[in-house]
This record gives sequence, C-alpha cells and structure tokens, in this order.
Amino acid sequence: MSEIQTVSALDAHLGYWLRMVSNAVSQSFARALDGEGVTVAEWVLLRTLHDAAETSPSRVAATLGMTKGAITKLADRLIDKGLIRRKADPADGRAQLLALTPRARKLVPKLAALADANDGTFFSGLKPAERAELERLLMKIIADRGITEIPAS
Amino acid sequence: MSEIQTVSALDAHLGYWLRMVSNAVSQSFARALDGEGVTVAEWVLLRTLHDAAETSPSRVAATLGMTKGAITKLADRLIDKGLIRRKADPADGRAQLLALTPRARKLVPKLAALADANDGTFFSGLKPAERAELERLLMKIIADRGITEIPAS
DNA sequence: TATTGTTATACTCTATAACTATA
DNA sequence: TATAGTTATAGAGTATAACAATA
Repeated sequence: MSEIQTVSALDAHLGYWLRMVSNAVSQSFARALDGEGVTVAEWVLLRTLHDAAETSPSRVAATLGMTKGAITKLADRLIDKGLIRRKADPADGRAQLLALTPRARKLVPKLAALADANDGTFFSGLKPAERAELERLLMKIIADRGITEIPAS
Repeated sequence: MSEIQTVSALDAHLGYWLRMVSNAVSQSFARALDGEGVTVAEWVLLRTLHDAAETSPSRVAATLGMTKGAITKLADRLIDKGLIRRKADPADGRAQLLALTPRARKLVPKLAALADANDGTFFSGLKPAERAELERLLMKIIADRGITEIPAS
C-alpha cells in the first residue's frame, strides 16, 4: 500500500480567500486614495488624528500597533504633503504633538466618503443579512483569537 | 440649523474588519514560515511550482498576477536558498524553466502542513456551518466583483 | 535610569522601464 | 517587430537598534 502524500492547495484555506477579498478591497481603496495623493497607511493616520485633535507619536504608535520609527516616517511624509503639523509639547520637553492641518480637516471627510463608496462597491452584492453575518463571523474570529491590531496597510 | 458632518470611523467598514482578520492570519502564517526560512510570497511560488513540475517565469507571472520582474527577484531569492533551479528551455532560446529542487520537494508538504495548522487555529472557533457560510460569502464577493488575483503577500 | 522621538539601516514586496537575446 | 527574461530604479511599508534630549 503506497502512502498518499497530500499537499493542500493554496485555495484549500479560508485564509486564502480572505486575503484574496481583503487585498482586492484594499487595492481598490488604495487606487481611490491615490487620486487624492494619499496612501492607505496615511489615511489611517489621518483618520486617527481627526479624532484625537492633538496627540503624540507614541500614543499613535500604541493605538495603531506600530513602532515609533514607523510613525515618524509616516508623519514626515504627511508633513511634506501639508496634511499634518508637528510641534513641541509645552508640557513635556521630550514629546511632540501631531495634529491635522486645516487642509487635512477638509480632506478627511472626502477620504471617508471614498472609504464608504469603496466598501459599498464590494459588499453591495450581499443582502443586509449576509453583510451582518459576515461582520459577525469576522468579529467572532477577532474575539476568539484576541486580535487587536488595527490594519494600517 | 447647523449641518452635521459625519466622518465615518475606520471600523465603520466591513473592509476594515476583513483586513484586520486577514492581516492577523497572514502575519501568523508568516511567523510560522519564518521558522523554515521562507516568506509568504515565496511559499506561494513554491506551492505553484509544486503543481507545475517545470514552468516559465512568464507563466508564473500570469498565474499569480505579478510582473516578470517580480518573479525574477523572487526566483533569485529561492535559488539562493537552494529551493528552486532555473535552466534554459531547450525549445526556446529566450525562455527559462523554473522547477523545485529535491530539497523543496521535501519542504513543500511541511509548509502545507503549516498552512493547514494556521488556518485551523484561526477558524476552528467557528462551527462547520459558519466556516462554510464565511467561505460562501467570500466566494460570492469574488464572483460578484470579478476578483481574480491570487494573493501572494 | 526610563522615556520620547528621530535617524540609520535593512529587508520584503511590488511596480515601471530600459535593455539583451532570441523568435 | 514581438516576446522572454533580467536588471535598474524606486517607493511603500515596516522593523530593529543606536542615539540625543529630557524626565
């Protein structure tokens, strides 16, 4: 009796299909953002600062599960684009404070609309109950596995 | 009456939760593969060559939806690692043929087992019917939106 | 000493475009 | 000319580690 060696195919995994859809959604959103000169990672930082008013790189790094160095680099790029500003924290000589510029304040709602539109495009083929079920299943996995990291890219 | 400007939150989108789970699954798999000295993109190429026996960079590029340059670079790394070989195609002076080395033949089933284990870890919290429903919904989106690209990373 | 942030370095992933060899 | 493949270049994304300034 010969042993049958089964090597599962790439598409034998749920993770494969998940990544396929997730990548398509992200790439489509990236293309939409590109028209506004912004990347997905930049959008995440902009949206985060929109809520925070003024916050430090450290706190952003902790919130987004990224390193401080990564935030510095991302912030540098957004400063170059005139979308955020960085100033010394008067309360702590080591700290900096990041905040949106007025231009970014006006841009973020536009980017949010692009996010809404992108999401709509991909999931409008599902019935409301199906969308709800998809969300429930994803949340269940997140809860079961203790996933916490915010996906920046 | 003042206008209320609603800027949807990052987590207001299904795409956000999808990316969160997908990233967690991929990162976990990447860590597992790292123990074998292989990246996710490399695994995808190895698994593809496992089925093909011998194939050209062009065909691989078309299959995976990547550029020829990207395949060359990926192949270079796998050749350095002793996992694939590249030889001239006797039938076409321009073409090359990629194939797994014996070492990779032995490694791929091990990597496939890691993929199985990773998938199991993430989705074992769902009941069989839930897993089936998740797959069905993902496939529906793929069909509705005409998604074709194989996720290499 | 511990913390904040920047800088330096490195690596993966991927693309575009120029180029070489062959068809 | 068209195709196959490599090489060069670039840029996003991210990490680690060394460092300076401040607490």
